[in-house]
This record gives sequence, C-alpha cells and structure tokens, in this order.
Amino acid sequence: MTQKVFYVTTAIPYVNAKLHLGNLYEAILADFHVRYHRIRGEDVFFLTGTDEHGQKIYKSAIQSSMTPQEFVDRMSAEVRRLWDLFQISYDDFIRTTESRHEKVVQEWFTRAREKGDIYLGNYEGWYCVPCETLLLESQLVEGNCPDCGRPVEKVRESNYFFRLSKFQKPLLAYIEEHPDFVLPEIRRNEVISLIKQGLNDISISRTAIDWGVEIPFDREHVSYVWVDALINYISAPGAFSDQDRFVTIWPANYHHIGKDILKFHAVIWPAMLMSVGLELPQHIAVHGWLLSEEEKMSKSKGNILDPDELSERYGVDALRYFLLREISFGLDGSFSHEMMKKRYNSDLSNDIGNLLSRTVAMIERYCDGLIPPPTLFEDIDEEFKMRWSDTRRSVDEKMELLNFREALDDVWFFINAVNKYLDTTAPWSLAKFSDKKERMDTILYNVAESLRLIAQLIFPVMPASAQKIWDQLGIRREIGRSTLPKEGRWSLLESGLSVGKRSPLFPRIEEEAE
RNA sequence: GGCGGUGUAGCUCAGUGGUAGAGCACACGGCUCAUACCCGUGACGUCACUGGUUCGAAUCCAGUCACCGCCA
Repeated sequence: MTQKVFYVTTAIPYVNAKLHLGNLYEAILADFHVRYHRIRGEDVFFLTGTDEHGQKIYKSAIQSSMTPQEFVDRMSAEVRRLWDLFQISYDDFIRTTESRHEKVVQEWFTRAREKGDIYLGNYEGWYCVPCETLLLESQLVEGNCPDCGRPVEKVRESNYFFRLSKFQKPLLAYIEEHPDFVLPEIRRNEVISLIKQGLNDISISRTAIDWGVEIPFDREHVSYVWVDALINYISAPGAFSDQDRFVTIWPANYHHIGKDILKFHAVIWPAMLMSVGLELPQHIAVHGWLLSEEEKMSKSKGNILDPDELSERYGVDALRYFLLREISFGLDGSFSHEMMKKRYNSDLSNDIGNLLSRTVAMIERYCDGLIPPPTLFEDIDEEFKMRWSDTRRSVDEKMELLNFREALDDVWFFINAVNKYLDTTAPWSLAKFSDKKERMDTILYNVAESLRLIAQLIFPVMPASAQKIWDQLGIRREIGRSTLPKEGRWSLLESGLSVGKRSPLFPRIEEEAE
C-alpha cells in the first residue's frame, strides 16, 4: 500500500467579491507550510479551490448580468490567477460546481441519511441573504442581522436537518483526547466551551434557491452552501469514488482556516465526518486576521489591501516574507507600508541581499569568478558549520509547532552569523597576500556554501528569490526540485562553478514622500 | 450575562519561580568585500495597578483598570 501523503488545505474562498490580501495570507501560510514539507523530501498534497454555490453568488451573478455559471467561472479563474501570481503551489484546485465534487456531496447526503443523521423538519425563522445564515427570532438585533446589521427575510420552509446534537458527546470526547486537534490552544478552548453549551441540529438544505447541489433523495432541495463547501476536503482526494487514492491522502494533516469559520471546521465538519464513518482531520490550524494599518479591512474605510497593487510595489516574495515573518501564527497581524519597508530594507536588502552581493563580488574579484576549492580549515569553520546544523534542527522544531515566524527568525540568525563570519575572517584582507590564498578560498567557499543552503531554507517563503541565489552562485539547477535530505548537507557545493551575473536580490526601497 | 485572552524597551514581540530579552529604530566605534552595507559596543523598562503566597514573582493566587475574542 502506498504511504499516506502530507495533506494540507486552505479554506476555499467564497467567490462573490474580489479577494484582498487577507485571503492571500491564508494561501501563503498554507503554501509555506507545504513547501517546507516538500523540501524536507516528503510527499505532500496541497488542496485549494473555490466555493461557488449559494444565494449570495446567485444574486451577485444576476446583478452583473451573467448566469451564475459564467459568473463563477470568471471569479474562480481570478482566484487562480492570484494564486499563481503569489506562487501558491497547489496540487489540486477544486471548484464546488464541478461534478466530481457535487457527486461526493450527494453521496454524503445519502450516507448520512442512511445512518439516520438527516431528517426532514420544519424551519421557521429569518434568513440573512448576504451572510447566508438562518437566524432565530431571538438572534435578531433590532430586527436585523446580528452580524452585518442588514435587514433579514422571513422564511418558512421544510428543510432537512443534520443531527448535530447526536455528536455533542463524541465530539467533546475527541477534542479532549486530542489536545492538538484545534490549534492554537485559545481556539481549542473556544470550541470546547461552544460544544459544552450544547449543540442543536442544523438545517442543511434550502428550497428557496436552486444554485446549489441537489439533494439526491429530494430534488426540491439543494444543499446548504456550507455543507457543500466543507465536503471539498474529501471530494478532491476521491472520497466515495476512488478509494485507493483516497486512503493515501485522507485524513488531512492540516486544515488552515481563519478564526471566523472555526465552528464550521471544528464542530460541524467533524460531526459530518463521524456520521459517515470517516476519520477526522489531524489538525485544524486557526490563523488570525490580517489587519490593514491596525484596522479591519473594509470598503467604507477604503483600506482594502489589493494584492496586485502590493505585489507590483514590493514583489511577491517580499510580501510573502513579510506576512510570514511579521505575523505570529494564530494572532491577528497588521500590514503597514512603514513596517513593510522596514522589513524589506533591513531583512531582505541589508541582510540576505547584501550578503549574496558581497560574496559574489569577492568571488568575481579574487577567484576569477569561480567557486574556489576549500583546502585550509581553521577552528572557526567548525563552529560555523555547527551553527548551520543547529539552525536546521531549530527550524524543524519551530515548523513542527507552526511557529513559522520563529522559524524564520532562526534562519535570519544564521544569515547574521554568516555576515559575522565574513567580518571576522576578512577575506578581503587575505586577498592582499598571495600566501593566504588557500585560506581565503576556503572562507569564500564556506560563505558561498552557506548561501546555497540558506537558499534552500528560504525557498518555502521566497521561491523565486531562492532560485536567484542559486543562479548567482552558478548552480544551474532548479532549487524547487532539491530536498534538504539530498542537497541540504554541507560541502556539496561544487568548486569551479562559474558564478552568475551579480545583481541586487532586493534593491533597497529608498525613502519617498507619501 | 457566561467563558477566554491580552497588557514587558520608542515600535513589533519572546520570556510560566532564581540577578529583565531579541529584532527594528537611536548613539558611538570598527571595517571597506558589499545594495550608505556589514560587525561590535551602548542607552532605553517601577515587566498595567493593588494586595497575597514564597528565601525569591514579569512568571503562582486574589482583586482593580484598560483593550480584545468566543458564546448568549
């Protein structure tokens, strides 16, 4: 039997509006996570996609004078364009309007009903169209939606209900037995208290609209959009259809989600899986929100961060780096141009960019542009290599705990150590004496070698820049195909390689009036 | 109203019982290979407040204030 892969998902964005940088944040987070496992040599499966059903999309389509299908085709393509722009290395992109998905949704309904977990009931209450939420009379705030404050519509229909209440005890037991099921801990506490307060059965079908997946045993009904959407995590890997493939992927190792959709993922989704006898995901990793200059992004404030605009201004790699380095996993984080520029200039231009630049310049100047052979070692070299293995170990530990920010801190501590090694050994002074050439060569080799390795470690966060480092070192290989177990060992850099053309990795952003 | 969280250097944050930490920003020194960069040194904190436990508390307990989250 094939070994199970490391399976990571993002939430699939609901495509009724243009994405902002917050949506990208989640994809970048997951992509970084996945790329790190890939470069460690693991087989991974990275799934993302788009959520395309529901009344809100139906209405948006009509407003745009398009059919719903035309509308979602366009919006989904737009998500894909952005994902590609930001180097999101998904292995599969699922759309909830694809038949491979819809069939699985229907199969879930059939199976859950056979288990007695779905029944026909009467729903009477209010419905908020923009939020796609059914509301009880008691939840309304001055007659309006408690979330968005907009008017609600009265609805009375017979709906199918999912027996969520039945799973209250097993769910609680599961979460208590698996302390790392919901991460970080604060979210786990929220879920526990939520379940302890009692779970009510939930309505999972609608009759008022038809832009959704038909319920197989009652064509008057379509699936509630959230049930539909959650199933993407198992439909793409082949649940209920391609069992051989499915068992090599499911269960998910990590569902990356935002804190606003915790209940769906940590309560409803596990119950849906329990009902049909599938394993639960191993971890639900809940990140915070990306704020714009300390405030929540909103149209009225005019502080929506546009991914296209920002990528043009700072570059994709630098933006990815900023979001991962600046924001602690699980906490809200803030994007500001001031912080972005600081990070860019100090971490990228000054530390890593300049290190590459001075290294390649010296190899050009003192070694005829060829990676020199290492022949004359001193004690400091050993200490230096130890720093590298310490860094590797520490980064692994931090990544395992999802402390992405700290993992990057470690990489930068090492980058600083390389700069310091250069200053201490001062090869430019040795260059003045011909009898010091062997020692100088060795130092420059060590520095070039550490850059080769650093490039591998920063590949998950800045794939294009990592490749540029290899290019400038004269390594004519795709860094994306390398792995740390194979290429991540010291001394594998070949002497005699001709270094590439030197050019600033991250040209400094000079101060400008804003 | 219930539950939970946060409050540490100018800024972003780490630090769960034993002489206050990192990065950035700032000051000074060194270097000159390099993207006015890098390296070193330094200054900056009544660790929100009050009380308690302890030989000893940023760290544990109680309360107060401020901000925030989840649920109702």
